[in-house]
This record gives sequence, structure tokens and C-alpha cells, in this order.
Amino acid sequence: MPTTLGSKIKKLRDEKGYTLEKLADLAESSKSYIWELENKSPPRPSAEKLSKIAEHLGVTIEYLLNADSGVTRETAEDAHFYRKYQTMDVKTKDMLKAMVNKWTEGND
Amino acid sequence: MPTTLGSKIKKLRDEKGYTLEKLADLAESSKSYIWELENKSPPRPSAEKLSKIAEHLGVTIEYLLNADSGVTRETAEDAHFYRKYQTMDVKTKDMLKAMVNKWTEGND
DNA sequence: ATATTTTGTTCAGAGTAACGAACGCAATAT
DNA sequence: ATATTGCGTTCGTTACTCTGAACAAAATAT
Repeated sequence: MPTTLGSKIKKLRDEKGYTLEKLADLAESSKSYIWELENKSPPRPSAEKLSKIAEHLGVTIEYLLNADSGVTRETAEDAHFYRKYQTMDVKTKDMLKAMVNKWTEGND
Repeated sequence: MPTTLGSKIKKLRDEKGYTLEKLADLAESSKSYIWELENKSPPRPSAEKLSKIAEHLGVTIEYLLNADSGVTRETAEDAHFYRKYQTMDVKTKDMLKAMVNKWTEGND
């Protein structure tokens, strides 16, 4: 399981079969810079650049930056809430679910 | 409806009642830089910085960058809960958010 | 009114993001 | 064998991020 930003990018790039140049072209970057992100320490890319890279690797910026997976389907605030929810322990999750089930009773 | 990165940050910061300095402290930044992000053009912050700012404003980086991506990795159960959550009305969502914020206080 | 405190604005400088261009080093073609 | 092509690596340069500290303006206290 990849831990650093660089190893995550490299893993995803390899999985997609992209060369440095290919990903660089897609993300409107340069292969030398992609290489630096993957191999040099510690990379601190701009949000814009990382956003384009993440997009073409099929993941979120948050996934690349932090440890956990993220969501971005509805509004940003909802996604943020959901991310918080995901970090809660199972018991708390179950409690939340139970409450939500009460409030939405009859909807499914 | 804010369009630029700067106006989004300012709007969210005002809504939270944060001063430049307050947000800067939370996001481990400087108030002068937060001000530049809000007022200067065109800002191109690092992913790290923007990540911390977004975190304390309760939104995602993607929202601030104005890119709304779609993909997500969810467990089936969590996805189910999240779908339900998305159908709830704003007041109920806000109540949930408030509770979750209480439970997770001190984690960030 | 006028101190005092709080908040916002400006600015110079250190450090580095990001690029193009050149280089090494395989594998495949001729 | 030796070109050729494809991919990764290194490096010098430019432009910009991000900060601390000083300054301005607004808000609040006395």
C-alpha cells in the first residue's frame, strides 16, 4: 500500500500504463516534474497541478495528499461530512444509521 | 454564488466568523497569504496549503478549485448511508453535522 | 474625543515549483 | 554491429509561493 504522494502517483501511473510523458501531457505538465513528484523529497505541488494529475489518475486530491479515500458527488460540504463519517468507529456509524433510519422511515 | 477561489475562501471564512489571522493560525499559514489568496490574482496555492485551508472551512479542495470530480471508493454500507443522507432536508443534515462535529472534536 | 485593540493591507526577500533541454540506457529495428 | 526509438533521469533557469514585519483602517474602550 503506497504511503507517500510520490509512491501513490507512481503506482496509479503504472497501473494505467502511462509513461511519464503521457501523464505529463494529459495533466499539462512536464515529464521531468512528474518524475520529481514521484522521486524527489518532499514534493509540494500546486493545487492546480495536483488536481489535474489526480483527475487523470482517477482519484481525488485528498486521496493523494492524505491517507484515506474521499468522495465528491454532491456538494462539497456533504462530501466533507461524509469523509468525517467514514472515520468514525463502527458503533458510532451504526448509531447514526439507526437515527437516520428513524427519520427517513418508510422511504425505502 | 462565489466563482473564484478567493471569493469562495472569503465567503466561507466570513460565514465561520474567522478573521484572517484566525484562519491562518488554524491552517498553519499567514494572514498576509490568506489575504493574497482572497484578493490577489491569480492565486496558485500549494496543494498542502489549500488542503489545510479547505479542511478548516469544511469543504473539499475540489470545491475550492471549482473542479467537481465524481469517482469514489465506498463500502456498500457507507454508500447506502450516504445516499440516504443526501436525500435528507437541509435542517436535518445540519443537525447531523453538528452532532458529528461534537463527536469528532479535537481530531483535527 | 482619543487611546487601545482588532482587523485588514502592503511589501521585500528566501525558497522552491515547474519547465525545457540535454543525457543515459535499455530494447527493438535495420 | 549500430541506428533508432522509448523511457527515465539530471540540471539550470524563471517565476511564483509564502512568510514576517511594518503600516493602515476600523472597531471598541475609556
